[in-house]
Amino acid sequence: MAEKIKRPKARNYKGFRDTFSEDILLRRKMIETIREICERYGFSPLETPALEYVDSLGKFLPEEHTPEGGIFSFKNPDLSSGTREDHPDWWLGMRYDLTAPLARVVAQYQDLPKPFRRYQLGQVWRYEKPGPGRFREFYQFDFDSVGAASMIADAESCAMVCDMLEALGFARGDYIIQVNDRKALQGALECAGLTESDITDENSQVGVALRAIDKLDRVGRDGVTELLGKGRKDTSGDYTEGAGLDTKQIDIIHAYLDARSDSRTEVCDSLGKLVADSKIGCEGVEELRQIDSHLTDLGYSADRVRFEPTVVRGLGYYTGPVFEGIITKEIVDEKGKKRSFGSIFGGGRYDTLVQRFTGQKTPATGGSVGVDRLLAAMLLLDKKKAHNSCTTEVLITIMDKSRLTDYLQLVQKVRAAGINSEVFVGNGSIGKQLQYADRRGIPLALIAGSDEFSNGEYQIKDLELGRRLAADIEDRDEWLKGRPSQQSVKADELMSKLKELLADYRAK
RNA sequence: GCUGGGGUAGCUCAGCUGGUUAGAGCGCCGGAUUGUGGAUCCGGAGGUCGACGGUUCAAACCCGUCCCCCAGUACCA
Repeated sequence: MAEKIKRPKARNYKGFRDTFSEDILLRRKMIETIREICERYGFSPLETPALEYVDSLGKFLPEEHTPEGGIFSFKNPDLSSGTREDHPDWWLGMRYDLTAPLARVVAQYQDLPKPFRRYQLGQVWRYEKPGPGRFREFYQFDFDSVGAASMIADAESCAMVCDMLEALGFARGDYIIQVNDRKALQGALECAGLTESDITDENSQVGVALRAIDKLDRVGRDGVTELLGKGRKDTSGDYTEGAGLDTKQIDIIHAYLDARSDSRTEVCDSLGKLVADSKIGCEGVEELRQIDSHLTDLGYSADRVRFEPTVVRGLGYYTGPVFEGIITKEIVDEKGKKRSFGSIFGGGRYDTLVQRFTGQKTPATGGSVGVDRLLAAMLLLDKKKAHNSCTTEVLITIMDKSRLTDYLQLVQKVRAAGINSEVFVGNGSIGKQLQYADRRGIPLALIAGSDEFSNGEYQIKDLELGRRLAADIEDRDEWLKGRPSQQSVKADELMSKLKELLADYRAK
């Protein structure tokens, strides 16, 4: 009896995924599209490392032995014992967004021409609980203008994302960019008597209030009222502590949230009245007015970019305008269930992020496209158009092993003609080789044995055509002997014939 | 974190009030068919029944603890 062998179980770490050819090809196409548009708006590419000193990533240092706080972090292996754990170089962390590394770059290379406009595609990692559409490793496409005080940069962020989505095939009306302003929001809270200035402190009354507002679409208006007041017990029996505001205060906040309108000017006017007594609130409304004006000049009306007083965008580092892009078109998955994809774009102005490093206030604004979510949405929308996942176009089968020289010279000729081609590198009969081609989805197979070599010709098998013909053939002998979809070509016509068949295949 | 549901083959799952050697379908590998894909037929591999402890003559099944997964909820710079 054999010893039990401990075998590793093949599995993924929670929240991490494998991605196969079909999705990768689609993502590649999608990224190419948004990259082009981003460059058209004057952004240039930047790449930064996946690993950063943790103090570059945010203001939190991980807890001693349980590095958490949403970031994957590790002890710096270069530092040996004896180094204190509060040494700034002690912890390394995987980046959880692309904005913090950008702030680091701007602070580190201070001679960069400002405004510094860069885009960056990359994976980011978050140590948090995965859920539907939420992963621990995912792609972001981020673009920012650092050193840009003008609201033109904010308006253009929104405009550019509209262009991207439309270039990807989303029709106008299938998506919407929603804009709010944190200063205006803060002004409303101020008018309601909440004056704490540190809106990033999650335990502050302001923090609780902002979180309550952020939940509007999930818990509804009454839910927000409860969360702003004493607290709320949800259907699962879970209790969430409220902000402890009184009715009058809550009414003021609701008045802000209710200032919705299809007209951006109307929203600005309503908000302007509501926050008239707050200096910061007025600043926020003024920012919105400027964005409205710039958007109008650029040609983007409220059917694409609307002002939405309910948008909060986390507690984050945002200091002014905030934006959020969502897919509004109803998407039904393969089970016929309605799916929503959360926001596929988010961003805003963060005037203090670079300041963390340099002490210099540096205005900056930008946003991130959630590549994976967008891809998931497109996959469901575009199900039928999902293209072939195979990049090989021709399989050279090996029939006669004594003629390897011929096969290898042949495959190089096919490749030189610009056709993706491989020889069969496994073991097995010609039947196995064709089965491989069939299962991989390779459209064409080249067959040549001693007969063909002595006649100077090749058999081209059109596997795609064969697949369709096979549907009507029951009898195996007929299927084999008939050799449907197969033709013999002279050597000098081979390349042109292959190209012709592939052109037909691609056009289909 | 909290509430509820669940972990049996690569996948989807069956397995009675505890009973002898734990099953099916799909997938995988091989053969029928080493000069031809699909369908069909035949054969094969693959399981510490989530982990550990307990009850029992006997545990996939009952009890306890933990781990993980799913749904909701909270958090998410």
